[in-house]
Amino acid sequence: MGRWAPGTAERLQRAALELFATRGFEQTTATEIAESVGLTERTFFRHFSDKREVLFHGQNLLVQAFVDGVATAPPGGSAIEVVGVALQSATSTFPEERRQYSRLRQSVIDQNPALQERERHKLASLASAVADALRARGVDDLAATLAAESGITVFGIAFGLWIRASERRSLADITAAVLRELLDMAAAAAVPGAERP
Amino acid sequence: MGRWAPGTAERLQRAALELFATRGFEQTTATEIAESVGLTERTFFRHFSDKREVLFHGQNLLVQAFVDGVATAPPGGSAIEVVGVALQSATSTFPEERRQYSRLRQSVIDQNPALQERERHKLASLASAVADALRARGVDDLAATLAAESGITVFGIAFGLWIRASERRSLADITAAVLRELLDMAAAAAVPGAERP
DNA sequence: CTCCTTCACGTCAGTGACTGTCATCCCTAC
DNA sequence: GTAGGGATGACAGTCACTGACGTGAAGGAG
Repeated sequence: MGRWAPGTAERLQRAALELFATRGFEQTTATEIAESVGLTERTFFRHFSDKREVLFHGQNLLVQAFVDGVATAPPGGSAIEVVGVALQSATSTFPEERRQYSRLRQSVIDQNPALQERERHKLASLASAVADALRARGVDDLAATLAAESGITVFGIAFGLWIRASERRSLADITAAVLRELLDMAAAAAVPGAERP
Repeated sequence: MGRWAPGTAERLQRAALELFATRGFEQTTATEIAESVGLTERTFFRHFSDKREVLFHGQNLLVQAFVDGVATAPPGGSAIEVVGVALQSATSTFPEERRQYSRLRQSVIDQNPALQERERHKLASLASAVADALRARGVDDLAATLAAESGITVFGIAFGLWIRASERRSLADITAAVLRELLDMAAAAAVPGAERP
């Protein structure tokens, strides 16, 4: 521990979320966030590359969980099956305590297009990382991209459902259900296409 | 036609793309773009909500093509089949002349994260519009979201392939191939899951 | 104990994206 | 010819973000 109180980034994140939820994202300046925890604007931008990023810090843990899931999945499965395994291992580590926090955070994001843009970008990066991990397993390019992108789509939809007020199931359970729905849908649609030689 | 030369937005777009391709996106100011066609910065921002948007104007035509495709698809098909029809009708209107332009534009986007973010956001909006169109056909919520998101994923991947230097097939052909790959992959993966009652 | 490096922060000045407001001017309609 | 509207210019202002430089405490080396 140095001269300054530790956990600066975390304090800034908490303060930012609170201010965003109260006044709104655009009505809150970076200076206000920083000063609300006794720091300056310059320090805020030393911890976060831009104002939006303060809400998206720590997503690298999620990326790691997915990539690890892909890397440690049993050999022999198809790309989608591997993604299914990664999906389960990544989502089952999601603590229940995070659900309420995620709801507040999402309500802020849902009210600002710029934040939605960043959220989509983070999901896209996640998909890209998963695709890389699949390629490292020897999956071919197109299949890796398709499987990764589909897996992240499933994750995004499942996360949205998990956040709902009436929802009680775990994120992992919801994810499994959504993935199954996608596979069943696609399987049903793939059959008529088989008439082409 | 008023006092001023028509096609202001188009001239700004062309000038912006040229400057972005030459100096780079961040090294080009909105003032420079505007003055390169004899206008002021203020006028630039009257035509485009922000600097990035100058590269993404006109995507509403694509959205319309997809939505129309969904709306006019023959009745009775599953959500994914309807999306497949919309995919074909939307991509078959893509003129070959646009390919070269798209390459240049994409090379600019690929060099700037902020532009990639906007691109993803546009694709997400497109998926959202397609999902709405599916729901209007009576498709249930989850299936509509999944099918729309998958369809846009396919479109995005196919577009990326269409842009490649060595690629000769039409966008519609590539799209059909990518969709088939996704469906076959999913169908193969759905079978082992069928062991659950 | 003293020096010295390092780290986290403060201060300051600057650029550029974006906005609100008001004036201007041409074209059209009447 | 006059009134209105639509597109633009001019101008001032806010805020996100950056680079350069200074500062004080913690921790290690001697």
